[in-house]
Amino acid sequence: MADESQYELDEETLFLVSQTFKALSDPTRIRILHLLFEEELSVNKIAETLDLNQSNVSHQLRFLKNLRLVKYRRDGKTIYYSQDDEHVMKILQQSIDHATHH
Amino acid sequence: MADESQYELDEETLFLVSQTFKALSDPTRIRILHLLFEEELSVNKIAETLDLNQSNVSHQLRFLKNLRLVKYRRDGKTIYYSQDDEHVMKILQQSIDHATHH
DNA sequence: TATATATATGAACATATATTCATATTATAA
DNA sequence: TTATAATATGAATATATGTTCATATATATA
Repeated sequence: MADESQYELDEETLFLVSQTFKALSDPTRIRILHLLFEEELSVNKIAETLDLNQSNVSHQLRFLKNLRLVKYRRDGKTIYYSQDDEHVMKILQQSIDHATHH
Repeated sequence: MADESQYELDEETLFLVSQTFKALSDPTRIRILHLLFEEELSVNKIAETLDLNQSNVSHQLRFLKNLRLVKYRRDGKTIYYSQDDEHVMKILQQSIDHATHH
């Protein structure tokens, strides 16, 4: 892979990269994604587990969904969310490990 | 390394991880760190290269320095900043590559 | 000493963001 | 149909953030 650090970053790249890291810059979203390391979960289950407002969870999930970091499937009245970006989840996992062991 | 995703993240870890990603969530800071991939640079040089206000660059560098993502050395009137966290710089590099090639 | 240069700092401001509240939407069950 | 449950949505609000401006600090040079 060519070294590209000598070039100015174009706006599209800057926006995409910054948005992705913004998703990971909020404790609530980190907690939600951390839960989704393991398994798919419903909105209510996430809200209960993390002791968060249902509306808050829904808003954050929309944010993550727009960035395609999570996906969902409906089963009756319940909507199950799960992770949808291996690369980002791996980065998050690594960073949590890094922070935990220091 | 044990799988820790079943545990709740403690506040300290949450704060550290979110702060680190917050550093990478702003286009200006990404551009600055991207410049520092290659070499150490003075505040003015960074400001000129990126066409940014000197004060703005100084504020952002302080932010990055507080998180120990950059370090500095003084040479006369000039202060040279350089990267100081391989792990974070690697994550940034990977994410830029990832975004560029999609 | 006085002047110039490089950088840092704090206040001010406009914008962005996270959260809550009230309510709408969607699907199921009675 | 009506009632209930799960989720989504939009407005409101308080706080956080990025940037600029004016100025302070630190160093070098005349």
